[in-house]
Amino acid sequence: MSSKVTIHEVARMSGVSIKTVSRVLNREPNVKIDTRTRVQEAVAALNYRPNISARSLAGSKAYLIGVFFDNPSPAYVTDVQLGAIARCREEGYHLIVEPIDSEGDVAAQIEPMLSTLRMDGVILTPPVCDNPTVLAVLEAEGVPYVRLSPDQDLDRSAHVRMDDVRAAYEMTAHLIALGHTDIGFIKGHPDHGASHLRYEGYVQAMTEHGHAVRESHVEQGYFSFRSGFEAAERLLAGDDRPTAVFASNDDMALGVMAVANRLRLNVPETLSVAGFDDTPGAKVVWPQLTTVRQPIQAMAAAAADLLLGGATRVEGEAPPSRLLDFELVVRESTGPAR
Amino acid sequence: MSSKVTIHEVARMSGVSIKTVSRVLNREPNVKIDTRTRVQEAVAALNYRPNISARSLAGSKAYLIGVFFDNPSPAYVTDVQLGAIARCREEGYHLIVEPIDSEGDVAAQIEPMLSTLRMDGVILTPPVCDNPTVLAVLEAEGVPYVRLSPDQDLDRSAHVRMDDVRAAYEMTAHLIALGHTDIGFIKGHPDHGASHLRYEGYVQAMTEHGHAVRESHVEQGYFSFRSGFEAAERLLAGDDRPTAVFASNDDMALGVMAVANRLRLNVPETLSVAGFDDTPGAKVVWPQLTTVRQPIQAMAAAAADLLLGGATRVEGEAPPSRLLDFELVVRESTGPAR
DNA sequence: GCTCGCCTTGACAAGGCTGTCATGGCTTAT
DNA sequence: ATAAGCCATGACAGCCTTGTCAAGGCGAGC
Repeated sequence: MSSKVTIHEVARMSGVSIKTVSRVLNREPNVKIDTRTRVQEAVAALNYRPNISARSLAGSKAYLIGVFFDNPSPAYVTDVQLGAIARCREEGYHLIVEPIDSEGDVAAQIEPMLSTLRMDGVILTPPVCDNPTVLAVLEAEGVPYVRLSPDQDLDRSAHVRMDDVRAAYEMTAHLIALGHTDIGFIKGHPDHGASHLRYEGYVQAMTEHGHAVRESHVEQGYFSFRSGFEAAERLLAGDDRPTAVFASNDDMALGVMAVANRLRLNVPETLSVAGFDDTPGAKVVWPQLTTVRQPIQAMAAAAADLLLGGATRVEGEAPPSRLLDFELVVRESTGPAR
Repeated sequence: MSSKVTIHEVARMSGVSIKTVSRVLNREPNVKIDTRTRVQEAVAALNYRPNISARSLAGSKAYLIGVFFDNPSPAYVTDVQLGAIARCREEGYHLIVEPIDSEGDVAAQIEPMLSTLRMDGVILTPPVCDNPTVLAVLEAEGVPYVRLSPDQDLDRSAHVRMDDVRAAYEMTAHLIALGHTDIGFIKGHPDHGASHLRYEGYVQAMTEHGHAVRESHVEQGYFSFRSGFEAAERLLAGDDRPTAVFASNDDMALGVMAVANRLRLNVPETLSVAGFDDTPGAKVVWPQLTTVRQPIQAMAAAAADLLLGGATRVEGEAPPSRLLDFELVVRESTGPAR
């Protein structure tokens, strides 16, 4: 059983009042330097830790940041948590994770926990970050939130994004630099904002380099392995097939690889394949997938930072936001055009 | 801004004392049925939610359950969270996730948060569940914990496991039933308890069915794609290769599939491949992987249940534990022996 | 030398809830 | 009928910290 040291004992040991200890703990100004030192020594000596419940009951902070997600890829969720925690720990905050079932009654799920926990802020991952009900409840409860890679309504709240257009542009440019001119593309789920942005980057790169975007070499996918597989079957069927395929996420790219394997098309000698996201699966195929890495942990850390006072919203101005850099991860699935 | 209804107003509205409202909220006995009803109506009418900070400050419960993990597979972490939350929500508990860096000073990481948060219990995932320092700190702080799939020291604490031996046995039996007699095996990381158990199940099934375990067809792996890939290269090199390979996790099985592809061995016509874990990757290959599914969410829910009073430890007896059932997931990567 | 105002500190209340104990009414045993 | 006991409820203290406000000390300006 831990000894449960209270602020009282720290105060007694350092010969000051409780309030002064509190001041030191909260890094408040107006404490003489040696008083501060004395208190800090006592804290260390007694191994004192403030009780978070008492703190949040008395004060206004709860020292809790929420992370809401709904069935996104596990790797994404984990990365978000790691990134957010890294920043939170510095300030003594903790992370509450809450899966949201977007199909169900969203308000009923989040309203109770918001009023019970009184969190200091919430990080919203896609697709929850674009759920109007969620945003409305959060605003009604007055809980600050930051959205990760939001799709729409960018000016509605603070957010953190990556430049999908430029990333897709650069991946396409990479293929073009390898000598490819006929590059197939598999679009993502039409409901996902990133889909359009990535397609836009692809088109932009093709056009700027003077290559035609061939309608028949652009397929609709839905971000799933299966949809990538099926799109690839159409794309790679005849002899008039592209020499490279850029799938707008890794799962679909993996589908392309599977089809290529079946058709005995060597990757990357006969066909280059590129993905997007750098999921764990990208390294669990042979050859390993060339893809785009989103700095998810960094994005989550930035989100936490915005919440923890990295930025105060100025009335009348657009809410604070951050745009982070992606990284092109060139592995073995792309090579020179045959 | 939310209106912050307090217990006081509920009491006034229902014409009882604060304490009685508290009794109703905590499902305490000795409240007349119609009093209870009246209070519940007031709670609903006012949309009252108890303040968790006040509750835990006054009482002994914190309404928080921690989940500690250290760099396991993302899919695993996510499943654990989902499973645990499902159970926690029923009781109004919330989940605090805390990544642990086992390489660093573990005590320094968890001791502060334990004394600050005073969680009601902690769920430990592998490999943290076998970290002696973590267990020691938890015990010193008097925080109850449940381990998921612990490796050693089973009687030290409550835990939840799956029967790895039997699962491996059944997978092997499945291959044998398909007519395979020469079944290769790739072992997992020797530091992982599950590795030995799975190998044991394989040996047991082979032996019981009268098939020899050929030394040369058992390879050491380390649970990684790469190690599976390399093991498969050795296993499938000559003409005297097994007709089926059972890799003791999915990542390694994926490595086997990649090698098979390179060698132009058709799966499953020429070679059957089986994995273990049913990771997302299992469905993102073609053909999809036959594997064993661990009921991770159910295991986590069981762990939460043990923590939330599903079982009280009786002094002198072994701590409570649960053994859950696995599921054989037969997909396309296994077929009749040629 | 005196006033003003800032720096430093402390006393005290408040925050919303649960634990403890006391109360009165009613049932059961004697 | 009386004692004993249980049930239903309430009054009040206390959980540990922060916010508010007041007070004392001290240097600066007049």
